[in-house]
Amino acid sequence: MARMPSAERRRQLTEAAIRAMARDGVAKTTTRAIAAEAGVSLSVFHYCFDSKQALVESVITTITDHYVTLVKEALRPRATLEDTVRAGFQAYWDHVRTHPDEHMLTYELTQYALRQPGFEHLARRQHEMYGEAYTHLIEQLRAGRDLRLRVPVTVLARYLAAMTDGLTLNYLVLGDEAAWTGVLDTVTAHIASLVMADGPDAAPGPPPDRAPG
Amino acid sequence: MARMPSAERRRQLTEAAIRAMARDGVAKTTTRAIAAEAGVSLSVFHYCFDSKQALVESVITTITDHYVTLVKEALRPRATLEDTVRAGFQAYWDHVRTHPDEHMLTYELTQYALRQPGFEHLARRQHEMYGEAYTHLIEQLRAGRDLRLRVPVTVLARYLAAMTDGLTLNYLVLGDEAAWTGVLDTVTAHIASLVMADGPDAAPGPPPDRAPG
DNA sequence: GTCTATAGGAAGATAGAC
DNA sequence: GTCTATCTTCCTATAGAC
Repeated sequence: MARMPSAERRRQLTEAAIRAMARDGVAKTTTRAIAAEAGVSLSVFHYCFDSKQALVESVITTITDHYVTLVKEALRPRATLEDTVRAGFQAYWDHVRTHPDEHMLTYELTQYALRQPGFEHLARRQHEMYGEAYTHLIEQLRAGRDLRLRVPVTVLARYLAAMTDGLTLNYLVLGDEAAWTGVLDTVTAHIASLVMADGPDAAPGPPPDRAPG
Repeated sequence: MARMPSAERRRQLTEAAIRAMARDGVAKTTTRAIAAEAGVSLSVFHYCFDSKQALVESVITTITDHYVTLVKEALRPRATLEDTVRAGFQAYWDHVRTHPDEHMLTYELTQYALRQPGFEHLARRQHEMYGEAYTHLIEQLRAGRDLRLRVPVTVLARYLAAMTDGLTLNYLVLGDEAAWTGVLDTVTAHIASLVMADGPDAAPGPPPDRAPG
C-alpha cells in the first residue's frame, strides 16, 4: 500500500471508524472492521494508535468538532429574529433527516465516554460545546439588534441545547416527520417569546409567561 | 442452590441484569457477569434464556414498564395547574438525581435496540409509552378542569416527552444541578402557557406566543 | 511503514453428570 | 434444574520479516 505520514493515516483511520460506527454501531465496530474500512491491514491500525481506546478518543473529538461546526452554520443570524430561529432549526433538521446515522453515533459516543473511566471529560466537552454554540448565536443576535432576554443567556442556551438533543433522539427513535412540524412550530414560538426586542433583561427570579389561574 | 420455577428465575436474572447494567454499562455486562450478580451458574442463565438477546429483550420491556410507572406517579394531578407541572417535574427530577445510573441505562438500551436488527420496535415502544404517559396526564387535567389547549394534545405530549429526555441526558452528562433551577422554571412556565383554562382549543395552524418584530 | 502470522484472552453457547 | 468443564469463535494486541 501507499506510504503515508502517520498524521494523515490517523485521520484516514478516524474517518473510516466514523463511517463504520455510523453504519454498524459502536459495539459492532471492531479494530478489524475499521482497518478494513480504511483499506489497510490490522497492524497499520496499531502502528498509528496505541489502542482502540486511543482511536475512539480521536473519533469523539473529531465528530464533536464536526457537529459543532454544523450547528454553528445552521444557527447563523438571518433577517428577522423569528426567521433566524426557524431557519436555524430547519437547517439543523434537514441534516438530521439526511444523516440520521451520524446523529445516532453522537449519542452512542456520549455513552461510551460516560462509561469509560477517564473519558467522562469527552462527553462533558461534547455537551458544553453544544451549549457554547447556542450561547454564541444568542450573543450574535444581541449584538446585531438591541435585544433583551427574558431569561439569562446560560439558561436559554442550555435549554436550547437540551431540547434539540431530546427532539433529535425522539425523531431517531420514532421517525414520523409529519408530527414534527407542530412540535417545531411550538418550539420556535417559545424561543421567540423568550428573546424579545426592546425590553429589560429578566432579573434572576421567578419565570415569565405565567398561565392564568 | 435452591430450586426455583423458570418464570421466577427469569425475573431474578432480569433484575440482576438491570443492576449490573446500570452499574457497569451494557457493553461490559456479560452473561457471566449477570449470572454472578444473580448468584447462579452460567448454565442456569442459558436454561432460562435461549440467548443473551432474549434476556436483553426482557430487560428492555421490564425497565420501560418501571420507568413509565415512575413518570405516571410523578405526573399525577395536583391542586392547581402550575402546581401539577412543577411538582411533577420535581418528583421526576428527584428520581433522576437519586438514580442516575438507571436513567443512563434507559438511554443505552434505546440504542442497543435501535442497532439490533429486529429490536427496533422495543425502542419505539419505549418512546411511545413516554408520550402516552404525558397524554394521559393531559387528559386527566382536561377532565378535571375545563381546560383548553393552545396546541394539539399529541404535539404537546411529544414535546414534553422529548424535552424531558433531552434535559435528563444533559444533566447526566453535565451534572451541575444549580443550573437546573432556571431551566426548569422556564420549562414550567412554558408548559403552563400552553395549557390554559377557559379558552378555545388551538386550531392546527400557526403557533401562539409570537414575539414582536 | 506495511505486511503475514499468531499469541493470549474473553465472550456466547453447549455437553453431560448429578 | 443446577452444576462443572469445555467448545468455538472473535476480539485486541504483538512479533518479526520485508
